[in-house]
Amino acid sequence: METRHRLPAAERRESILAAASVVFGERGYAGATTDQIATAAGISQAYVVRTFGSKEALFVEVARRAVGRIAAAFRSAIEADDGRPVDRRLGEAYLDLIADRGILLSLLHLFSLGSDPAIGPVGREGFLTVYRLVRDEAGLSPEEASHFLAEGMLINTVLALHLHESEDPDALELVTQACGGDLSRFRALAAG
Amino acid sequence: METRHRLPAAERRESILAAASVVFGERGYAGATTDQIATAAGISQAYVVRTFGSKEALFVEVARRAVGRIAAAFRSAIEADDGRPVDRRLGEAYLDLIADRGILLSLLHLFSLGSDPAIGPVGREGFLTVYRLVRDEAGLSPEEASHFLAEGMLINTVLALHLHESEDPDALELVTQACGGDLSRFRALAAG
DNA sequence: GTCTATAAGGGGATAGAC
DNA sequence: GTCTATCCCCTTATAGAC
Repeated sequence: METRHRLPAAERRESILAAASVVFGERGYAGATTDQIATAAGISQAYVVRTFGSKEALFVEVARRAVGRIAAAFRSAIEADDGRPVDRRLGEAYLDLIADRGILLSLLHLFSLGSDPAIGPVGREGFLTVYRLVRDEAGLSPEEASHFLAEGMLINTVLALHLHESEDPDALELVTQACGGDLSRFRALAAG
Repeated sequence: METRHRLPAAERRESILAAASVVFGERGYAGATTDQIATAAGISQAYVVRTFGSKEALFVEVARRAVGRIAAAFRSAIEADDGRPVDRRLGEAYLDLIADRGILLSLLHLFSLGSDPAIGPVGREGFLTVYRLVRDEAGLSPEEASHFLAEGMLINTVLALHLHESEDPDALELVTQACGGDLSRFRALAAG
């Protein structure tokens, strides 16, 4: 942290993308401001906009990165055949992604913007990319793939709702079910 | 439509809530403007705000109504025992709700706002209300209830992404899986 | 590469007339 | 019950200095 002043462009881009992922994940596309992202990245608002051209372009880049991270995680899980069924391995890979809150939450928001002329197509493409991956590369049937995505959407929702921070016993029961009994990834999250 | 001028307060509230449900469903809380809602309801922006006090209060009311509609639909489905298993009946009741696009989509957005101090609690309460209903009143096990909600979240996502309007064959396959093979409710939607 | 200053527009909320 | 007018803050984006 706090290197400040004069990073190479590529590194600066990465640090802005990381900050934007968190802020977009928490507030959504419309709810987030470029100033909040700038503050999180430790730079000025104007520089955020200048670096990516527009807030929209930044969001699209964040979203594309997030899809790429999921795809990479799933491909690793598919290759790393440890004897367990592939959907188990995929599920665990997905739970591992919870550690970087921004990824899953930014995607949740992306998928809610299908009506937007610019962002909608990115969301559809991203969602179908993941569907095809688990169907074609992991070899799940359409039905299995659909169930798998459904469980993923539930995890996203539980995460977005902060249900894992609730003290309600029903919330705990639900979160436990959603993650297949392995609460460790949720527990590891800093409450925020 | 177009009765205009001097509705009784109660009716006016309803017409604003109906318009707001559609607009919030399409654009989300932050993305929607009170002016868009006003236009959809055929009245002035100032009147929308005045009637509900604030945009936030209006959204909360829309969200609470949506949860209420789901709960009512599920209770009907539970009572109307036609011999089919209860989760079948619940699934069909949920698909019927697609006809009123605003309900499911407003809730999708509600559930994405868990970080918001005012809206977050409403979302958690609403989600748990539905969970308890399908578990306690329909008698599903925690695992069954969780799977049921997961399928619901996938339907919401597919709807928000407008995947049912896509010409991609994979999109069609996925939508078909998501709705258990009964595409009729998606087909009945006006493309928007 | 990064900042400060600021333009330009949008949006929620209020006041007051009808 | 409903509108018009308007205030003022917030936000994105641009210009130009360093």
